[in-house]
Amino acid sequence: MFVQLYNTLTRKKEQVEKPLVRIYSCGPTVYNYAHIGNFRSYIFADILNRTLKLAGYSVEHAMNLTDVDDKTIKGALSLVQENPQKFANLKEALLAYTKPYTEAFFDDLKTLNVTRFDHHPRATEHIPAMLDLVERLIKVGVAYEQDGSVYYRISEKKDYGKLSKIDLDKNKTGTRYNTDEYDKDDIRDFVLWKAESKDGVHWHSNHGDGRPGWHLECSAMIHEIFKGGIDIHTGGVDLIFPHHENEIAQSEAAYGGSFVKLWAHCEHLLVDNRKMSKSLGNFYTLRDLLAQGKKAEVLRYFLLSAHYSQKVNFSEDALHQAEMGVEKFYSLWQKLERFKRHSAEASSTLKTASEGARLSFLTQMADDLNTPRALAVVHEYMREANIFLDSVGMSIAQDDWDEIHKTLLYFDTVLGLIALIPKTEISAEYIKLLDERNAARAAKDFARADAIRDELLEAGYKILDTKTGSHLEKL
RNA sequence: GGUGUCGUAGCCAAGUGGUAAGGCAGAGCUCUGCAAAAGCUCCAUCGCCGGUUCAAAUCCGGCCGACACCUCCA
Repeated sequence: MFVQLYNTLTRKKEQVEKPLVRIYSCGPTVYNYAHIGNFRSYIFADILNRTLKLAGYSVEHAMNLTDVDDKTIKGALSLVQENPQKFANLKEALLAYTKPYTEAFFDDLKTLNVTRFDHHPRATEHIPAMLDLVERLIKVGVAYEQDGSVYYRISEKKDYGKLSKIDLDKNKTGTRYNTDEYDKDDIRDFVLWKAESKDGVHWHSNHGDGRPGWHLECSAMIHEIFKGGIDIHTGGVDLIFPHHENEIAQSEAAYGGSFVKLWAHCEHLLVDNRKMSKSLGNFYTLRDLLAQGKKAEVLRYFLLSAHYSQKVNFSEDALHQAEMGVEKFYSLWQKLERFKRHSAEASSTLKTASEGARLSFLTQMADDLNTPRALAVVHEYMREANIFLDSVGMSIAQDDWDEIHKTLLYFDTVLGLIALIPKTEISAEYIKLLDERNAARAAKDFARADAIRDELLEAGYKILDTKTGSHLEKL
């Protein structure tokens, strides 16, 4: 099946061509722990990756780590200040500063069951590629040096603004331009390479010591990793301008041709209906939320409950709704695992329903990653599966079991929830308690029976009384 | 000021020309000693006004409201 994805550049849904899809996703700046809003963007990349694979594509996926910029440099300088003797040079301090956040980032991705991408390039490891890009731009005449810094001349790019649809001449440019310290030919030009003294974090270049500007790394790394253009570039909506606009300008001027076929952007996550960002300070890191007792699988489900192109508001209420959804899914999964299997003939209606559900699920996902619709398919299927399981007593034909199992796993290929739920065997101790409770119940000692039920609940198990007996289920 | 997105039931959220998916919450019911789980039933005419059309939540125009980008930001 072909996947359709909304292209920010053309403002239309477009078909992603088979068989190989090369994707580059803007990753984190490793100067802090990433917040739940950041993770919306990474889970978006993850869902895209998983959906393409499920639909039969091959995927080569890169996500960068920005480890040199104003903020990381500031962090490195503060490390040096605290302990001047510790570092041989500033680059070492920079590495020391970014390392724990880099590790935390990978840990967090794992926590949220985000697919491990094929490449995770770091900016500091691709400085030569960036310098090469700068030289190319100078050579073709779209960049110029000014006091050791190199700028991109926007006036050389006729279609500058095509991604964000921004007409720079019409924009309110106001006071900021007058106070800007840069000595550029045109105030709108952006910096490719920043002059930096020997006392700062710097690399040698034809233009003296300096460091890369903000936009340079993605273009250079895409070129280096993929040896050409890519099919899909993802990121948050705030990157459309100027970051991605500048990437387009650089890459097209330096490498020729079109650089990215399809731009896909995910909307922001709001907290209390306000944009969440590091600078506003109203952000929760994943670690904060886990410390509050939120579960990773619930956060993941929550992030899938709204379409990626829509703003989503983070709230306790929304999280509760997600929690109920996850519980229902996992409850069915556990129920299925309890069933004994036999070799009777399979149910053709179940087979038809299961195949239909899988196809609908994929169809919804293939249509611009419509996760809310896909979740609706999951819920409808869960109802059918529950009805089926409740109708067959306590044992089931192996083929029927396989059919349900296969379908739930199929959904989970994209949802990625089951792997997040810790698997532990229900210990004999609790099984014994359950037996005791049922014995008390049979003896009409309901006080004792209910006391045991409360005890089990305390231990994290709920009792399910069914026609065919009582079972424990993990909460 | 420029650009763009959005406004669907108590809440979350799809649908984008043919008479409103799904979920959460709530109510009733089946089952149950009770409860839980599961299942069944009930629960909206789509911000406002006007237009186009046989037909509009869905297209067009106006208005109101919310948010975002234009500056570091997923």
